[in-house]
Amino acid sequence: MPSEYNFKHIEKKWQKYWYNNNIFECTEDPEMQKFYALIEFPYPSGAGLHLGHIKAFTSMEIIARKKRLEGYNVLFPIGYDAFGLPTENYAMHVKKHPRVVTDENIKQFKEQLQSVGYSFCWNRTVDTTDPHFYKWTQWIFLKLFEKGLAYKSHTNVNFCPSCKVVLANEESQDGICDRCGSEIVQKEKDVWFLKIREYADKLLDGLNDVNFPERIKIEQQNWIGKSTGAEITFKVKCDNESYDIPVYTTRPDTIFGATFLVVSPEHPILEKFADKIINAKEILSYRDIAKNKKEFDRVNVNKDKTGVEVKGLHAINPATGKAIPIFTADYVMLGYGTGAIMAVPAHDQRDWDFAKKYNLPIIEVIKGGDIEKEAYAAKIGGTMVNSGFLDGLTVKQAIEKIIKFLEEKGLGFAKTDFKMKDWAFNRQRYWGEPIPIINCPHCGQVPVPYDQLPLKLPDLKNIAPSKTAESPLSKCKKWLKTKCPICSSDATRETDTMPQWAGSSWYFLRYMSPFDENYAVNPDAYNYWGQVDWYNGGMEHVTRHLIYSRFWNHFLYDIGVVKFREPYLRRSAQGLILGADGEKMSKSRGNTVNTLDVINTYGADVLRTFILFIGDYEKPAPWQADGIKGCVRFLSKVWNLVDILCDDCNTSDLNLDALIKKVDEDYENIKFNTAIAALMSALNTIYARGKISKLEFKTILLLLNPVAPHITSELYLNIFNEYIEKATFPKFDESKLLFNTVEIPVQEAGKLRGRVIVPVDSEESFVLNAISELGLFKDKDILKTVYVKNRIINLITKPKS
RNA sequence: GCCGAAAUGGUGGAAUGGCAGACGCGGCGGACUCAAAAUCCGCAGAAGAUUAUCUUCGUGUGGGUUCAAGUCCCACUUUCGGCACCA
Repeated sequence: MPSEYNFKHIEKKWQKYWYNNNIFECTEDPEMQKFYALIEFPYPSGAGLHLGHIKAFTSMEIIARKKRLEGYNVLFPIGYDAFGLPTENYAMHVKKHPRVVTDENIKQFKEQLQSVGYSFCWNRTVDTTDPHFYKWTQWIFLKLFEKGLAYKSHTNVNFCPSCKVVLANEESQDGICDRCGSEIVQKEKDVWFLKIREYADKLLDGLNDVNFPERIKIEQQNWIGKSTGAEITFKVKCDNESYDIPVYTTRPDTIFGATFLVVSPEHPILEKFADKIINAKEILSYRDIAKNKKEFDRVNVNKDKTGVEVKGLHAINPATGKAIPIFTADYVMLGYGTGAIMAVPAHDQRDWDFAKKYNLPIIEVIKGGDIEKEAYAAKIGGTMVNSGFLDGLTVKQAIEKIIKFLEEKGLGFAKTDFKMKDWAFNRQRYWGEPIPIINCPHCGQVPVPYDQLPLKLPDLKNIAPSKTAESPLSKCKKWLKTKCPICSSDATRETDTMPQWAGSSWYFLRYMSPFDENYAVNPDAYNYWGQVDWYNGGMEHVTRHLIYSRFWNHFLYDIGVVKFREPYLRRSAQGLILGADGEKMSKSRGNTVNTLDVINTYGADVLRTFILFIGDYEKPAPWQADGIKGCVRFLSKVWNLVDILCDDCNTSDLNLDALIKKVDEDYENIKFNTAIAALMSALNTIYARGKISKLEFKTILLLLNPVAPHITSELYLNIFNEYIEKATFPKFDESKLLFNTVEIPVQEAGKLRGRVIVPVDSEESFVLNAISELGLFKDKDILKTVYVKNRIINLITKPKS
């Protein structure tokens, strides 16, 4: 009689064995096939592990353990993405240094992760705040700078006028300061950008080469937002001066309907002709109002269009040669296209609204709509009218012809544009990687020499954000003041730090050679591990981390650091774990579940099993605490299988090959819930018959091992006298997947009427014979039969005449 | 507004176009127990009938394709996620 399953004792025992003996550490071994399984490394906040981490990590944990049993050399690393706001704010709150807080949090994370029994390669752990790590983050930045992909430019930062502090976007949701609730204003500042737009096409193309879920590809495509159109020059004549306003449009065919221009309130033409514009004062005050509008209002689609005519200036429509008025309006954004549009009110609803409000002409140039009622946004397909030499053409033909026309006149050209903006690569905060640039009064922006990396963060006592919109680093004069590496003049360091997303943009490469002092990633190690085979993470990172890290990898490919353009071969994304009420877990809702409580009450194996069993891995699922009992019962049934183990019993009611196939394929297809269900079913069969063979036991332990490694390791060692990690994941025999007989449902016009049991692969006549023996359809004539071998038979009948 | 995902018993969820509700939870009945917990056995979508059985209905709504539709097509409704005056 075995003892009751004491998970506390057994789980601790195995964790000790795994971690003290480095069971999961791996080294490059050319004899073995590699497999690189990656999870998004956690941000080590003081709150510790939550269920979201567990769900995210457990999937790759299953894959990693399974691949090891299948004989792969598995890299399944862990690290910490530790720079960032929460740590910094918490550190200030408790009056400790962020370094200290980070170290404490990492220690806690490690303990908690190990209490779940994860098979990470612990001795490759990376920490983005470690100078040995961020040395290479800075190195990559300098490479980007060298290639002209990092530049400093004017932009707005979120500034809280009450706290007098620059806020990160996540601290200023909806234009409200997180800390004091005041309205954020935009403050102009020179900050760093990375030219991710230059990689937009490559990032789009690369999606063809990777196995990502379609929803992720589509989201990235939408984020990049490629559009094709034309840039067209509208000449502005004012006295004797001539000035070009380029506009971007996706519909150059509608140019004959362009009855006015609209420029954004920040457009340079307004400054340039300030003295020529009759109502310059009105224009400037409109600009100031627009500038101070909360982003939220400016972006609100439903609000009334406002704008001001720029009096004294006119633009020439290059197709018609006619002068048209110029307006400024805040529905035109400086940051997209050229910051100016040609307004075609007949065929664009926003322009139509604006034209109606300001009583501007609306000229129909594509037939088909009723432009008195609303704009007719004809897709490719209409016929051109009122369009001079374009009349009668299709939209497609018109686009070609007008672009040719404009090119010949030097007034336009075909152009693609992207919604994605360049990556604002800066924060005015302490706890981040210092940007390794020196500002020299003579030489300008000079990179810190490579041999002086890492440029370490100075040890500041006061890390509070500055009230002057400068980084706290600017207060550290000793650090700030330096010599120019080129001309040795007195110079100052760049004081902005890198954003949250810097370290995570390349950490997966560092895992391959975490301690290499000479390379970001050691070439030999890279040649072995190459691409990440499978990367699991959250949907919330699709348009941030996932796109940033693809960008950096593309760049590192272009400069020869890595051999593959795309970093990740396969990506999956877990669905959220929701509270029992079906809402997002949050402290304010009071529907959170403490991970450690679950482990203490039920054990890590139960937690792991339940979080996978709860529903489709990729869909959101509510945590229903009652449901966990099912997994407790399941594992205790596994434990008690020993009681009914028989040496040489012959069992035929459980098809082991089918079970192996089911579980194997379900794991690979991220259908963990049905894999576990299949194992539960197998146990039901076994307990109903009351005995289990050794082969069945062995198979079930191995199949279950990735999900519940503690209990299966213990049982395997006890019964088979061998460590389970030395065993091999079971394989199935394709030829043994079916039993000798099969039950065929008998339908009449699609409705179930009965069942017959026939030998596998029976012919139709045999099945029909079996049906007539049953006595079904005695009083009916069978008009037609549809028979699918081993599956179903459907009969079309009519009453006997 | 645009893009994406989803809607199945009391409940979480299963179902390569082929027996809807696998596997769980909860529920009900029984066994064990002085009793309870735990455990084990059994029942269980809804309605109806001539009730050992059988029939009809049933996967958000309305149509369609098919021998056969939760699954495919068309049109909607609702919920969730993302983007959003993107020219």
